[in-house]
Amino acid sequence: MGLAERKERDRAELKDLILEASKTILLKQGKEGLSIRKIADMIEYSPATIYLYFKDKDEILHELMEIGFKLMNKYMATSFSEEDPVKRIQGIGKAYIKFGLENSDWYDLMFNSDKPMKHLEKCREDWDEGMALFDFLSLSCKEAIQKLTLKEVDERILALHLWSCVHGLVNLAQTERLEIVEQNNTKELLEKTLESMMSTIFR
Amino acid sequence: MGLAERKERDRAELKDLILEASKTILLKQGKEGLSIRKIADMIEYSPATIYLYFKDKDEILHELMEIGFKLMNKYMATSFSEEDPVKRIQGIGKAYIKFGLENSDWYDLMFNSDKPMKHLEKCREDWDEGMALFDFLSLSCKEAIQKLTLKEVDERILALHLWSCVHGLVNLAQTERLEIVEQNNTKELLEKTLESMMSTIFR
DNA sequence: TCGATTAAATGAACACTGTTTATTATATTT
DNA sequence: AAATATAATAAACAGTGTTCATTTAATCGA
Repeated sequence: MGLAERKERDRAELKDLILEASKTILLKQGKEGLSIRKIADMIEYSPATIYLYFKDKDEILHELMEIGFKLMNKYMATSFSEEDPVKRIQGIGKAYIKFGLENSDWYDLMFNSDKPMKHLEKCREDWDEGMALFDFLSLSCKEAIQKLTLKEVDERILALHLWSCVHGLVNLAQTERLEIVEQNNTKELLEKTLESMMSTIFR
Repeated sequence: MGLAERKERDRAELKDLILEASKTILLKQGKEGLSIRKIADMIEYSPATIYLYFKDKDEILHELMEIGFKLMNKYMATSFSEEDPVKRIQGIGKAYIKFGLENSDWYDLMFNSDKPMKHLEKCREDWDEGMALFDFLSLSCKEAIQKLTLKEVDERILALHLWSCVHGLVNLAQTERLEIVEQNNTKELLEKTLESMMSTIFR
């Protein structure tokens, strides 16, 4: 009964092909430049064919999001194993910013588009990755609070404080609003702000 | 020679009509729902006519941005005159969040779209409003730093810290990423985070 | 191996989008 | 009234996501 299996594999292969093409276009032309017709062109199928493998465009963006999270985890991997909670948090923050600046299209897709989130059924499932990351950050905050004996601070609120800050920084940088603050050296400005933020919060 | 003037006035009137219609559509259907054709429909002119009054769609978004800033200033007006710098900063932060949550389409336009910024010539001019706001925040930070004798803190970095934080919070709320942290009561969560942030930073 | 059945791929259309240009209609001026 | 300048538009272009009837290809049963 190798037949049904082979069919299944063929299906998966074309699905992968579509995702690969989507990824290529995303990297070269950004989120706005990614269209069903361009994907179809690249894999040399008709646009209609894509709808046999994906419900709609959002579903494609959705799956790309997952790939993006894997890429982001690579940036953070080394920091995850850091013993000192404060250093760990700082490392995660730096990696977050680095990822955001170097992969703006991925970042945009993962954190700024609401459309892929409309897949409510799968949303919870997929954002497990984002959720796990937030939980890990919260836990690290709890450790840091205990270690530095900071009082009256809810670790989840603190984690949100940190997240919103780096998220805001990356967004402001990407939309070129930081030129208001400083003409050039955006990356440096972000790192300086992160450091200042960390030393302000943790003692 | 009242003729040339009347013509000029008529031109301005149609321009205003276009902006009014744009505003109405923006409020009812959001940034995505705003199209040249819908504007034309609403004012009962052809789409091409709009291009006699605006260079392109971006220019319309650009002018809407200015209107948005005026609206935002109303939210902040009371806080501006607050004597105590820390309270002033907190007031601005609260107003910023309130504005962002209550006027998500305006916010999106003003802080998340990069396209209107591509009008480089006018950019500096228009973002004077955003720039002035940031400068005012920086100044308030300087006052607060002096008053509380916080050392080794650059006021512009601190201002950016604050801005990125509220900007991040509003964005995360708008893209529904905060459901990860807490199911409901987004507004309360933001306010709580702002308060925690303020008390962490200022003493 | 041939015909019937099933699955895969597509062409063409629909309803949109922003934008441009040649043409038409309306004022204004001579 | 005729010539000119101005304002408005219809129509087209090149895109977009999505759907569906039709065609092509592969598989199955006899």
